[in-house]
Amino acid sequence: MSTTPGKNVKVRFAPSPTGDLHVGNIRTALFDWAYARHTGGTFLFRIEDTDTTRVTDEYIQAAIETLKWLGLNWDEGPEVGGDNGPYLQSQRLGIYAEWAQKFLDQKDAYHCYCSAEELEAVREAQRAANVAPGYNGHCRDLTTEQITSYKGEGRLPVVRMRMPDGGTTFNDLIRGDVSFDHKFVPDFVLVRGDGSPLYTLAVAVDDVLMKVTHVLRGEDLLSSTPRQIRVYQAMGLAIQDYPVFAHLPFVMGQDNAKLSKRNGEVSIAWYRDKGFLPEAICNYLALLGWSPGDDRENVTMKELTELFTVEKVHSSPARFDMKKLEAINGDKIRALTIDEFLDWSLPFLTKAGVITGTADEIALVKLALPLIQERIIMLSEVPAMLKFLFVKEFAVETDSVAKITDDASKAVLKRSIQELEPLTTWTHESIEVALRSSLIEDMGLKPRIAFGAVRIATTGSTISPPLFESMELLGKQASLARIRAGLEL
RNA sequence: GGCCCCGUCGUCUAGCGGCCUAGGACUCUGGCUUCUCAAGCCAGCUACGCGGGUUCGAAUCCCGUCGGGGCUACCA
Repeated sequence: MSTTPGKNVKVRFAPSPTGDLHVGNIRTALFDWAYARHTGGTFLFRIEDTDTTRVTDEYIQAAIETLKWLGLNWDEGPEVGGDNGPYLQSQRLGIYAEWAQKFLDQKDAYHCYCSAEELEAVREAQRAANVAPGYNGHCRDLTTEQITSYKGEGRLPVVRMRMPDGGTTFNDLIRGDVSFDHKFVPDFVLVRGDGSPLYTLAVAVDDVLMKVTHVLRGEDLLSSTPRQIRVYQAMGLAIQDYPVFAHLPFVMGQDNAKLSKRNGEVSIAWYRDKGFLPEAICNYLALLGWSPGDDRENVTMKELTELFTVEKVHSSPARFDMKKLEAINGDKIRALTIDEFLDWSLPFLTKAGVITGTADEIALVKLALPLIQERIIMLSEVPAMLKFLFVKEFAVETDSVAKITDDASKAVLKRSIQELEPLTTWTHESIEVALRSSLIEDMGLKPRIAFGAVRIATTGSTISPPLFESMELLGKQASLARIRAGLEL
């Protein structure tokens, strides 16, 4: 086994849905899920929606759908429930308020009446004096008179955690021992002036109450860990019961900056629309910051759960590479059975208006799919590839028209009609034999020239699935009609 | 600025002191195959940020340096 201190491993994925889940979030979710499954533990999904100004119901719902689509099923969380719910922090406000009050009673926390402007002024001065910016402890030990005075001014206090002198050291599963001197970890806010909890309070309280044992999350949260640990202390949690931390490296965009629309798409919804398979996305993402340890790259979800260990996770950031994702997606598409490929393709075909979804259409699609399976890297390419089989108003692509209007092409098309007309069996073999013996052998043409003309006439494009198979599926009547029409161009 | 994290081909990575004249994958280039496009196969290009140590021996350990990133909120 891997670094599994005890049994009952519980890993949580706790995004704050302030937008669509992006590649980085998903990589974290994937590792959380894989670790839980690898250890035979529990995968908990929690929504951190304490910032009501940024989180929306739509984003929450989208996050749930995205995880489901990717196949990252959870054991506790929204929709499935569990013994430690509710799993939306907005529904746990009372719990946080109770703990905040407890911290206040224990003197671990205190009310701070400083206004935003005053705090900003302090920070400004600190920056100017070139010292570590942070809360200066102004309200740590207010007198009763001062408090009365502030209240009289109508100030709404925040609840601030008192950071004791000293430091915090914890063992990060990926980075080893990490230490922070409390001189650089100022007293932090737990509860806003309006009484609502902040991430720092909610995340720690929930991880403890929900019995989370392993926190695998983004590297951006690394420096907030001492604050989280401080809350554990205030909650009276024994050191050996603290969750184990592992901070995952970032996933960055092409230009070494954070992933954004400018350098690679971030929204998983975009990849879904583009026709990337969940398995391809997960396989690729698994390789970003982790590797099985050998040259192996193609892993199924099941294999990932078997192979995944935290010690194999990197500590350095990884760049997102669309080309590699595409290559993997192509591999995964080629590995699909025809029925699976059909299921994935149908929505794209109907959405593009290529088919309406009748049984006949679907039957034809199923016959055509094998022809294009190794020719696409994304499902969104399927409609354009198969369109020629279904269009009512067939027309040769404008760019290709000129390529079949010359005399040589006309001769090819004319001869093709002569040879194809009498065929009694219409199969790709019979078509090929007829065309090859006449156009290539008799007329002495180069295959790419001769078949190219027929290809343009029948499929409308210089690029198509294999010609003879395409013509077989198109049917004798339609094929001949198109070649005749090509003669008229 | 301060604190923290990070540093192997263009990119993702293997590598845990000798098996490394650094391996695999993607990309790119050339070739084979070929009815187009793909797929497949073969070949090639290109990397241990830099400088000091330690050691018989360092990509691997230590120090420094440079570079990148994160945090520094009544965001998460």
